[in-house]
Amino acid sequence: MTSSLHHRAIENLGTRIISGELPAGHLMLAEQLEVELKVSRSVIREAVRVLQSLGLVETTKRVGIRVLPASRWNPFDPQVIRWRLAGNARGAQLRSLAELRAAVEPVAAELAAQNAPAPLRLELVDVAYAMRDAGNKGEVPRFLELDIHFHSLLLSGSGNEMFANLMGQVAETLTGRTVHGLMPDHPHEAALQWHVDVAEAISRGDAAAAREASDHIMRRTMSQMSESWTEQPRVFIPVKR
Amino acid sequence: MTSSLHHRAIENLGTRIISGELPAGHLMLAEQLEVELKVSRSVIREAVRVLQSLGLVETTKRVGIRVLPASRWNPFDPQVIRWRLAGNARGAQLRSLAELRAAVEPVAAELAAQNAPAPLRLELVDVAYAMRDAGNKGEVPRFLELDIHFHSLLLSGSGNEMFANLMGQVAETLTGRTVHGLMPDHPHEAALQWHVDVAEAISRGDAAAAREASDHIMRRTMSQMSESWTEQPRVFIPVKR
DNA sequence: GAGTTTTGATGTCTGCACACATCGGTGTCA
DNA sequence: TGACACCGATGTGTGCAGACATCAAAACTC
Repeated sequence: MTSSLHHRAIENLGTRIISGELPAGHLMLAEQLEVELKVSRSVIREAVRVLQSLGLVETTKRVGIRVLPASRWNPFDPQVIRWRLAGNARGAQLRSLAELRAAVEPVAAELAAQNAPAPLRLELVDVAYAMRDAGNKGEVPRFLELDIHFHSLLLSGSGNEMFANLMGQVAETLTGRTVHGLMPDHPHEAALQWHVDVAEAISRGDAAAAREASDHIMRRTMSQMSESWTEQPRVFIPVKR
Repeated sequence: MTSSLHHRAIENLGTRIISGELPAGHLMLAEQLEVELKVSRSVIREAVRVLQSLGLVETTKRVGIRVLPASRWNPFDPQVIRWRLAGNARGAQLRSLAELRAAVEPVAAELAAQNAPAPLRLELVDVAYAMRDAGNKGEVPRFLELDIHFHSLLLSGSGNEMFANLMGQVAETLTGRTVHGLMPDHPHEAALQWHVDVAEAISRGDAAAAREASDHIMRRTMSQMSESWTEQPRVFIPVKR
């Protein structure tokens, strides 16, 4: 059930913390949250426990429930990412995801060329050509769908479960890029060819070529998106000694 | 408090699920867990809620608490990583982390060269030279400590909070590599120089050089470690449509 | 076989006892 | 008189026990 009281309490507090409405250091009491959200203690306690495991709050006896600074949040948690994408940190979150993707995909392509199962390689080639087709015809929604599918296959084919887990986030960046009008109606010729190159290289097990072609795609993507990011402030997490 | 009943329940169930003792599809009842762990219902419920948010279990009315397959686990959660490192999947987890690191660090070096604050750049150079010193003298524990510090600074200096969050996991791979005797007493000359090169390049803002030098380090690391990994089976997460 | 009822598990609420960090008062010593 | 260490009161999270609500699987009826 996605709309249990427990779930709604997590959603309420999570979004408010990440939006900054409840700033770092802010103190709350379980009893106060009960009346504020109009739910019982057990619901509050279970929600707080989950938020605690996400690094959003900590509990101390005799003090209460304290909101933690952003540097303590788990930036890889899907819920945290979703809340950030929905809030005023959307730009910064999209940049972080794009940078992560730019780092991971070339290596994923290399690994896929070495390890991917045969059927996945074939599907990848099919999708790459279908992408080129849809791109040339200017079929934007179909192109987006194929694009997401292509990169999902690539990450999945790496055989690294952490890479594969980025599928959902990558889909988000691709969709976000399209929705925000950062994509031209007709994707660049070279970019389309690079996708085909990646697929073909993986298909024949040429790791170096796969990586290089993927790297081309990522560099182009980053330079396209970086224009709209320059104003996003960067946050430096201190090294813990 | 790290040893609350709640925490111990999470630890107990988490390790047993990830070790495979409680396989995917295994059904449990809250009441049964109460007597098994000898804790009250609220403790069980709060623990199950946290495990649910990690993707380890799901609850269904009238059915119980079902263990989910590994493909549903959140592979980026620090707890999940810790449990996998402590269990029989240690090898596979170390490989995944090393591959992630190999992908991220060169890009982090590039970003650090563009964005890192000045004091961090200076510290990075200092640490790189201290590393070379400790490496040449064969001071293994000190070298490990500096190595961890160096790579933490690099990730932190990227200004990407997701990269910075990998510090802890990177420390784990470096420590694991040293403890398992995969490191020679005297690190290779070239590797030491590459660390200095990365630091110097970042210090003078040369992104391309920083990336290239970091890439050298990663390639050498991967080729060193890959020998002991060849027998680890790879898991391919299916693409969800 | 379709629709209905029963059943059994999680979901939610509440009152209580306990542990323990913090705060403020008390007493001692200089 | 003032500074400081001690110690008990207080408040809040933690853990427990029991009740009722809800809802979906399973059993039953037609």
